[in-house]
Amino acid sequence: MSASPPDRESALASDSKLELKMWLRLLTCTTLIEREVRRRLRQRFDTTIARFDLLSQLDRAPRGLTMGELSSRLMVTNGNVTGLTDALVEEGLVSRSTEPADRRSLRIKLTAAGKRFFDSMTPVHEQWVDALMSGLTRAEMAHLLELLGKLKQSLAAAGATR
Amino acid sequence: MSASPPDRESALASDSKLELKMWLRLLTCTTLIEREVRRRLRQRFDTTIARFDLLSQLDRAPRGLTMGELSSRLMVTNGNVTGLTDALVEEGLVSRSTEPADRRSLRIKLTAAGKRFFDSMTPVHEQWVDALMSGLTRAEMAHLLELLGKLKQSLAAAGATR
DNA sequence: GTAATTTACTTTAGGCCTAAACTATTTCCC
DNA sequence: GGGAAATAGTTTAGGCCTAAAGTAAATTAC
Repeated sequence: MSASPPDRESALASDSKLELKMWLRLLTCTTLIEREVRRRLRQRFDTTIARFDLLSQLDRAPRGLTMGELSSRLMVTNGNVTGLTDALVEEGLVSRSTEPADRRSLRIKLTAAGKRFFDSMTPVHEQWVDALMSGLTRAEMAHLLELLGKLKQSLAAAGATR
Repeated sequence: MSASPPDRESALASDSKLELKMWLRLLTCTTLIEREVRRRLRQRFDTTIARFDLLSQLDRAPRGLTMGELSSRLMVTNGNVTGLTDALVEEGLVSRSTEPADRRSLRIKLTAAGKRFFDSMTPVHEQWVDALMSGLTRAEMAHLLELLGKLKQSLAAAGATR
């Protein structure tokens, strides 16, 4: 057992509130995964997590999504989606077409190149995530998933989903 | 049971990999908590999560911390800490003094005003976090904390802490 | 039918964060 | 001692993200 580098939890009094500890540990895990996935996406595919996530949502929606649908699924603001979409259109991975029925709306879809690019990333990406979590048994993972589900419900109940 | 808004997990095939699901749910929980805490810190204290976290680390280290110690505890780059510290010095909440023993190093400490400000925020902040997680029992929370600990270890073992 | 409101999206200003290149100081090693 | 390497921190360019204000189209209310 080697000493772990200091992180957010360092020096937090051991009798301190469970909730706070949980929040810090949750944030640490998320940060570590994000950092590693970001590094690899950049090195291997010269792209970013935000763009990968956007492509991923489009891949699950063959008929495309509007800007608003994208922003709610990605849990980011409309303005953010505008910028990401601009970049992906520029890269030729995504198309933006106006909706005849409602001229305020835009329909965003994967282009053929976008689909090919995403398909090339997704199995590799999945392997990365699998490897990062390989220290947990299937049972532990299922349990963790369930507890996170409860946390998610708790957050919704506490009004964090406005 | 009301319909929840679509989020990252939407339309993810139900037989898809546990690891990926876990990662998405973890990210969702983190995002929801961050969003809520950010909103409240801004509204009530006119500050940000990053600044609160930096003050929090200094509060736990009465003798101060160097820039490098701050960046490893906050798990962000040196450059990022430089900018945050600049802002907090500007606000009078933090002091930056050179270390006589090693003139490359800086020692960052809470000022009296910084300590007062942090002390005024921390109980409120703790209440917010408690409320957000109030849907979980103590036992569930302890269990979740433990499983996240295992995940953290798994991430370290997989080399995510470089 | 038209004025007011709502909805979908964009723009702007600004904070967070990174990676890479840079400066200054210290340590290592001969 | 002196040059090479390591360490502590800063700077720069650029991507992510938000909140708030703005534009244009659709809907509601009268």
